[in-house]
Amino acid sequence: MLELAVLGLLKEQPLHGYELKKRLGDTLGFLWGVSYGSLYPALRRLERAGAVEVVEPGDEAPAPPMPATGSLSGEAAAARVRRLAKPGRRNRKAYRLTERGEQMFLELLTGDTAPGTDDERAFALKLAFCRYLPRDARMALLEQRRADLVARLHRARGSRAGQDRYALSLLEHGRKSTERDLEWVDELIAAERAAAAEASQEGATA
Amino acid sequence: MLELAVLGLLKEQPLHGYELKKRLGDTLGFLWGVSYGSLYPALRRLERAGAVEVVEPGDEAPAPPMPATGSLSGEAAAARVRRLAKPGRRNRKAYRLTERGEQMFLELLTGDTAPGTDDERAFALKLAFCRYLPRDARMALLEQRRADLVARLHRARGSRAGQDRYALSLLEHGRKSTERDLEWVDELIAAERAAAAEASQEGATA
DNA sequence: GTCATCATGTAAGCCGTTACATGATTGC
DNA sequence: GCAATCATGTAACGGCTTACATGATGAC
Repeated sequence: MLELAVLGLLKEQPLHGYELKKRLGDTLGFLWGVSYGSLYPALRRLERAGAVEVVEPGDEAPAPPMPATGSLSGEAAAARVRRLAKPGRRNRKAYRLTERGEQMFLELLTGDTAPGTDDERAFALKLAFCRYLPRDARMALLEQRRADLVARLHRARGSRAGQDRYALSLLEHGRKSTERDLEWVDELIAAERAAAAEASQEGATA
Repeated sequence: MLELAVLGLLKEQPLHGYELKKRLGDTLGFLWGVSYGSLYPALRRLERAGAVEVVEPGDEAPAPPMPATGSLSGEAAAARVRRLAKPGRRNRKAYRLTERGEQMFLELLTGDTAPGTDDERAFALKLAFCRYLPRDARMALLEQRRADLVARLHRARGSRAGQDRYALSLLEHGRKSTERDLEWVDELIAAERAAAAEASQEGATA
């Protein structure tokens, strides 16, 4: 999961470890706080795997394949690049996603969540990056989540957890939460379908 | 956390590992699925720590200090004891909570959640067992949870996570969830206060 | 020159997992 | 006797944490 998060952040722009950690606790903070003790080893793993590569200072601007898509609101991006490119910080190692990393990112985003991982977080993380997915993969992600929630709801119906006030309240609240999650996912699915319909409409018209 | 769950279940009645695992995935399943690979070692740790002890088959009925409080609905309890006491299963080792274990249970229930543990689950687990807590400790638990949720809400306000549809929706849903958790905790707190008031009323009347 | 911050990393450990190994009991 | 289930455990590993070690830069 850490690797997915890292690759996702690097997809937007090259970053070095320290900055990466800040974002992980900042932008993605509601999902995650990572420590250096896991971040740096993860970066090295990714580097060994050929998913990321160190980018020399000053080497980062001319982004090889992409012709400056002007994605992130120009103002902030400019400031960031200035900051990132600032010379002197000799020891910094900024990492950039490679072709192989791109591929790995998509696999992690699409593939099954590793066992033992928290479903909630895994889904949240995937959703946070699912804009990079083709429409059908995105739909699959949402449908899978829907199925998981339905299954959980089923299980919740069959479980009687002690009969004391607190346990009952807990169970009830959990059930309601799951139902609301389900409604939310259904909204996302509906929006997705609507967008798909619109897109195909346009395609037909053009 | 596993230890808390185990001690909590053993507080109700002696159980052996296999049965314990079933309950952990059954009664408490909405929180937790444990594997033998962590359950048995945990039991041994608890045994070494003097928190639990093996109870000989047939030894479990005459529960030393408690004079049969008739707590859990008699019918089911009777069936359970019959099943548990059934002879022949030579290798089974049922564990019973010791005095020391009782103490440890309360410490785990009252003390801070170990760092690195999922807050949600930790709270849910504690709530599931908080009937064993004195009223003020229970209130402290709820208030602590409330403070955590408020803090999280604060953090959520300050975080701008990319501006794409999915990330925004995720953030918004998370915020709403937290708000509802907060409402729920507030209800629990209100109920607790009401119960406390009622109790002190009775005390004054008597 | 020194202190806060930026920045990278290692070591030990915790807590859990899956996969495997083993054996008793029960029902047929 | 054989299979299903009950029951206990071990081994190897994974991923993340805290605590520690190190050093450069910039502000004052």
